[in-house]
Amino acid sequence: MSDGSDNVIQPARRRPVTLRDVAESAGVSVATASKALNDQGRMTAETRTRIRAVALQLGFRPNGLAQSLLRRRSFTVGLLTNDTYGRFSLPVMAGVSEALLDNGVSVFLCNVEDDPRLGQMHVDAMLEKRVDGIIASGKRLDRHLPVDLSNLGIPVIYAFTDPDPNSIAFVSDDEGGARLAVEHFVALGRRRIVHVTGPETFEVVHQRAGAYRAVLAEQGVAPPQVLMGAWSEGWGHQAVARLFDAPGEKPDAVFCGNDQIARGVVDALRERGLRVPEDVGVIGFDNWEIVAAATRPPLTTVDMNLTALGREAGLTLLSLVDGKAVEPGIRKLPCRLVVRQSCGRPPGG
Amino acid sequence: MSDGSDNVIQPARRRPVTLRDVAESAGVSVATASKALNDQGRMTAETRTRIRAVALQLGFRPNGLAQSLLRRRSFTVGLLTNDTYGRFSLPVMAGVSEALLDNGVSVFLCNVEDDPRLGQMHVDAMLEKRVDGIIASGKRLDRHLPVDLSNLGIPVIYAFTDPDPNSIAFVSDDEGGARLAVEHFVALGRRRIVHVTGPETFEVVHQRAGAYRAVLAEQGVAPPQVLMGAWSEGWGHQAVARLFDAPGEKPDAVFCGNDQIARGVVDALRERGLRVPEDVGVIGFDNWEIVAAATRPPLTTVDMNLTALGREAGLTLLSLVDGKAVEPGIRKLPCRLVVRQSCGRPPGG
DNA sequence: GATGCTTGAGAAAACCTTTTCTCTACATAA
DNA sequence: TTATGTAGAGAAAAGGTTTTCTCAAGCATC
Repeated sequence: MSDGSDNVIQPARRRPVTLRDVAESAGVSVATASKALNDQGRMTAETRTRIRAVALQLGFRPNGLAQSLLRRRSFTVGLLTNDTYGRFSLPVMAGVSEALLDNGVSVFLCNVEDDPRLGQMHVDAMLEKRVDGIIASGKRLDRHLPVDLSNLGIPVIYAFTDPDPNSIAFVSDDEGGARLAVEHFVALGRRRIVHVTGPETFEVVHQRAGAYRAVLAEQGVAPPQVLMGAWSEGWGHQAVARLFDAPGEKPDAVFCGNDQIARGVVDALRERGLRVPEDVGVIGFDNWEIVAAATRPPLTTVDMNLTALGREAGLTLLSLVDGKAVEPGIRKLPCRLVVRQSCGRPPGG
Repeated sequence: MSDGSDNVIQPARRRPVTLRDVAESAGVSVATASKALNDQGRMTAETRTRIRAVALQLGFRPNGLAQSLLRRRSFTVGLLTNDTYGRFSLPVMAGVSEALLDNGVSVFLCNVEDDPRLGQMHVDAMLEKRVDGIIASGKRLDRHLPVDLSNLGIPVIYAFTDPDPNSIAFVSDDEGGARLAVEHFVALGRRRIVHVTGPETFEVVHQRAGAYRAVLAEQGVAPPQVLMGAWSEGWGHQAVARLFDAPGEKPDAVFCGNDQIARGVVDALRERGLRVPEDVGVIGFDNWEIVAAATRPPLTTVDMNLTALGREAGLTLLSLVDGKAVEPGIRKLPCRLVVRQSCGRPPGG
């Protein structure tokens, strides 16, 4: 009360109870104790339950470090990413975590920004901690992480980032996603569909634009019109100005490269007195809820299913860790169209 | 070439090179090898450099599991959160990670949603893996994580979540943040300042409103007006309608409870032909870049410095792990006003 | 020449668990 | 009685590292 030391938190580090403690307390050897707790070996049922009871009462928790050392398996994986804001990485992480938690595997999250030094530090730390494998993730499918993950001696899976040649990778099927959007417009009877998207330096911009053109050609509707710009609301605004100030027929549908552009497009249309979806339909990309749901009207948009992608990546990594062989290659996982209110209903609906 | 097995990735798991390998290859004992690599013990400089060279050449990397087992320290911490989208947690995580990486500590990210079962699973996994400590984080200062972290036997720090009594916690100083905003308005010569904020069920709503009222009283400007609603753009719109449709004097400044509300307010004002910042100044809260920077004009907003908060939490946890004593209590860390263009310049500036 | 100090290096214990092997006691079969 | 078998349990090794202790050799001092 009076020495003044009551008021500090001493890092309560009572010595964890070990198997030996359990064994001694139960009057058996550690070997027997271990076997009792792991349902191994032979002993009377009485011995087993007695040891179990003692362990429970003492609050015994096996030391994972010792187990890992012996099993040569740490039940730990690393998730490397350069997606600081987690917009793409967090859904992937959620999927990975979900797939692994049931197997008792924990995930180190390592943000390497775009800094090779940071990347190396994280990789070194993970290797020293003997992670069972690494999942490389990111924010662009055409930019490689600032680290070399080949020849690490442990399994590596690429998820939503630029993979090494001959590795195992999961990416979104951007062409498929774009098809979904454009075909949805066509099914709704829209005919003058334009595509407003991001910078031409992005690979996905060309993939999606290609699919967009292909669908228009297949369906025999109006010639394609692709406007490349930035991934921003501002660009959505500008694009609308350019499209609707031009002479001639106006678009009745805008397929946007991401939800922010779509948001800008919707706002700009409203400012011009055009109704969404009645006059113009709009579809976004990414299904970034916070943007898509806040737009008026809420955006119909393409979801890349990143959580499912993360789950696949996690499960595949587990297979590799378990020694199963997996064919290398890039797996494209399908997107999904989330229908909200920015497109209107099909004519017949 | 012909057995078809070339085309699968065998999980290349070559046996890692151990200290014993190094020792044998250098013709010394493991003890000597260990000491050579750790700059311990006595030996000729020649022996030391020779062993080092061998280790380097063999690509030796000490097994962290073995080290941890011996040192009773895993150089690993867990970050628990229920902030699925990472809006608050990711900045905290970034700070934590930044503070710890230099010390060779890696971070398990564990999203427990609001599910006690999930929380328990993650905590169990972390305890088995012998994390050195846990940082509990979240998305609300007045909601507790769905797990009991008292009496875990390892240090726990709370960062931006509701702390246990008598624990160590770091939270944002919401009163201070609100003062910053309101005083900024006052300094700019605004006199009819209203506060549009979130649901009254949030503790921070009352803290910020209290500070708002206090500043108005201190400065002797117009009576306070607080509108509580939702944390959404939509509510920002509605609030503007309510404020500017009412008879009497109109506000010349709106202090918003978050950036989304502010975004809604700014958009609604523009739709009414009111200019921001000339006619009405707007300040947001959170400095959620993606919203604040995309608003036209870009939002002046209160930043809670969550990365710094995470850094403090990380460093404090390290102190505890190192056995230093730390006083329990809640530390409020200052916010910071990020000035963009939604308030105009001070009259004299 | 005996004693003590220093230098360089190795042996062994410790960390905690799992697993294989060994051993004792007892029961059954020959 | 001897051989065989089995149930129950413990001893010990292994996993990879760090650290303390021990030891031998070389050298200086008295």
